[in-house]
Amino acid sequence: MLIQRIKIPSPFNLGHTVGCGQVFRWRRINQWWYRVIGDSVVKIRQVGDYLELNGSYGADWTHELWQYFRLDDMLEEILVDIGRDKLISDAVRKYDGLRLIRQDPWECLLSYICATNSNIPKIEMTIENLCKSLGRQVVFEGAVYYTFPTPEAIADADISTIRACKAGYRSEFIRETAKVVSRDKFIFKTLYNLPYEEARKELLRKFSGHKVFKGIGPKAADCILLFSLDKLEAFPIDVWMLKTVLGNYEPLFGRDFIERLENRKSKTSLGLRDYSVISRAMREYFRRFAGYAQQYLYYSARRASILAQT
DNA sequence: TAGCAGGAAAATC
DNA sequence: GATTTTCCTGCT
Repeated sequence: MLIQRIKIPSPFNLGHTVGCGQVFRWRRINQWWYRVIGDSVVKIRQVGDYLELNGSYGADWTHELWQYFRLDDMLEEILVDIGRDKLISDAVRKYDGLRLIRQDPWECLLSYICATNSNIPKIEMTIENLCKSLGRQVVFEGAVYYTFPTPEAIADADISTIRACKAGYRSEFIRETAKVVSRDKFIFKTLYNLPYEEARKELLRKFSGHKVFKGIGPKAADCILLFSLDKLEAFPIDVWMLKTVLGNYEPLFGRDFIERLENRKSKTSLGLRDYSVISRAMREYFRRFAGYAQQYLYYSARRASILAQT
């Protein structure tokens, strides 16, 4: 298979896009990034305005690539649109070319169940274990890769199999969610066609007192909507975003509100009420591409913290 | 609705 | 080494 060379729209930065924490399972080997996307192993690198790619897929992969990396987004215009203040403008300048990724909704949903109360290396380990245990093998360049397990594969798996993947207390949530998804083939199509607010409500829906998607709270729901269901106004609030908001956006909330959150007992969790207040305010501030703003601010906060350590 | 438990690995002390 | 933190959510 020849290496395909595809001209890409500017701005685009592959390293920032796959490394900003929105998506798991990308691995860098030498100059190339590798990942299983769908049923294929894809190998990719950026050379100036071109992406070079190769993989285990058969036909031309240009269309899939445009979809996956959201190359149809008018990023230059979006970045101007979200440039409301110095903090975001600096992040945009620094990490120019970072694009959101259009992930597979099922994989995204399960990944963010695994991400609760965890850290990135561990999340990747758990997901990799699930793929090795319940996915299918794909061989590429003599190495073995694993596809992401189907909802059915996980729904039918023994709970001990999922526990062996080191998913911990999330194991039951993972299997329950797999059952819900394998029962409703159109769930993601339905969610995709709903506007943001309603799709979010659906993901957090209760049925006779119980959550339908166990393990999905407001934060994970926003991540799924933003990263896999084209809801670009979604603004997930994780611990890093909370720090950013408390430290930089006090005028949007007022001193009292910020102080109350800074002094809250449990440093980790945000109540549903407070989550909604913050997320809505940030959406109203950044408007229709708030999700892009969130990703630039998130990456910027993380990078700053990583750089501060060294 | 505020507070707490929950696995396990990484960060931090 | 021990303790705290970690891309939070469910339960009471």
